[in-house]
Amino acid sequence: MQGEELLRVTGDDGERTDAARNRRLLLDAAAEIVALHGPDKLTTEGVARRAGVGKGTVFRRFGSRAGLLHALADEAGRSFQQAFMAGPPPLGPGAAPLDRLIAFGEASIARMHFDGQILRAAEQRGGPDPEHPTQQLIRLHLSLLLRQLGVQDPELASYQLAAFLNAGLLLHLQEHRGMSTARLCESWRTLVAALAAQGPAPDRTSDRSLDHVLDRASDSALDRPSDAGRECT
Amino acid sequence: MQGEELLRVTGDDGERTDAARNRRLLLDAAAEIVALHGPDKLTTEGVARRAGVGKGTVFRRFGSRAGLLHALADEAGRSFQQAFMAGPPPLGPGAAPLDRLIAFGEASIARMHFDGQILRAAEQRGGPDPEHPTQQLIRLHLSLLLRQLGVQDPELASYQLAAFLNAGLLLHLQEHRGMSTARLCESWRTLVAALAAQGPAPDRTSDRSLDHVLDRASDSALDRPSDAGRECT
DNA sequence: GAATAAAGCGGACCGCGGTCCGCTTAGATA
DNA sequence: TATCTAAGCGGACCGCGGTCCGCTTTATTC
Repeated sequence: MQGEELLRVTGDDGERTDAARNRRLLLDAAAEIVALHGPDKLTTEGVARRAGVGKGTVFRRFGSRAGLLHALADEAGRSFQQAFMAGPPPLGPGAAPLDRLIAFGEASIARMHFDGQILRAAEQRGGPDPEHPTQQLIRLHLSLLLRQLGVQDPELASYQLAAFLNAGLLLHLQEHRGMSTARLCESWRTLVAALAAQGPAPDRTSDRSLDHVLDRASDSALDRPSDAGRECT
Repeated sequence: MQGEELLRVTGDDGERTDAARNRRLLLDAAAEIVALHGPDKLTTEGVARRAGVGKGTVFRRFGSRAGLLHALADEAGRSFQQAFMAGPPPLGPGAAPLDRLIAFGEASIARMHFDGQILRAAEQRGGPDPEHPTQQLIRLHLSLLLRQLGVQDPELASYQLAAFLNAGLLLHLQEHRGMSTARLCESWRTLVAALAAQGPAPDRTSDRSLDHVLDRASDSALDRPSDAGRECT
């Protein structure tokens, strides 16, 4: 009659110590393989063998190959999350919403140089999963900023913007279409500025807000080729 | 010494008659399986068995499972291509570029009710392949219209728009987020109108073009819940 | 109709993602 | 320390996507 809550005191998250140990072993082994041979060469059996555990453990801990990649990508992107949620402006709080939006996109694009490979591999299989916590966090952030800009239906607009910041798409544009980071950032600014321009004050003084937006967009256009979002990763 | 061009006279596309026959058999078998059990249940072996051919033939003819799905989706979407390239306005030529863009998005969204399942299945594996001819055609169409609107970098903007018209995303929003077709269309109009608003005349008379755009957008807002793009499929 | 050369064919085969179930071990209780 | 229970473990197993290579068919030429 010890009740049904007899454990749950061992690990930090109700995870048994051996389970936690194996999670770390697998994560490290996976990171090693990815660093050595790229994400495509990561097989569930290989990572299990390298970690010294059975294949079933991989699926117990991460659910799927994609889950493992996602966990890997999340570890790499944790500092990025920190940066845009609690870091210094313009990425973090304190700057104007439009500036934060622009900075977020530029940082996301710049981020591809570092862990784009892993991000792309993680979002394989059925396109990027919009239900993944990380994706949800990104969209929440975007929709908050969009709401502050007075954009209509910020939630749906956040999906539109997030669809473009997709790692698979950005890497494709960079690698297979030879588009520069600067060009992608420029297009991002244009897109965001366009959305912002029609949000606030659609009745009068609309040209003032429009000019404001256009000025802001052209201010930062075509410079800063790839040093945007240095604080990521 | 008959030269190296001795055949190439049989099928309509240099395809041997048995090859063409098997292609049709496979396509029909695949369509049948999809109609009966959904795209997820389509296996290369199953479709081969149903078509009465070997498994290798599937890959010879379509390259991969995704290729087969793509061919299926293309067949279903051929009339849609016709409609926006040579059909009646506003989808086809003759209408104003902005109207055509709006109509295109609305038709794409409406199309999901019919062959969204197949489209999503086809674009599985690594997100939608931007190099597929159908995707290229869609982006070409979009970029042409965007250029007529004076949008900066129409090519890249077409990627942004196409990213949103992704079947996987649209179906997700409809099925898992309960978003209505009307809401998706509304958001599409807003997005396109925003891009169009800053395209032409960024120096003077910008408020005229802006008003023009906003009027046009609000004209068709919130009505036409799901009867848009009837001519598709 | 015989010969011929290449395109086509198909099923055995492989690798990997994912599942399952009997065994092991951690950790709590006494 | 003995015991007990559930979480954890791992490798055999399965299904499917994709490849390969020797055999068959097609269509042309003489």
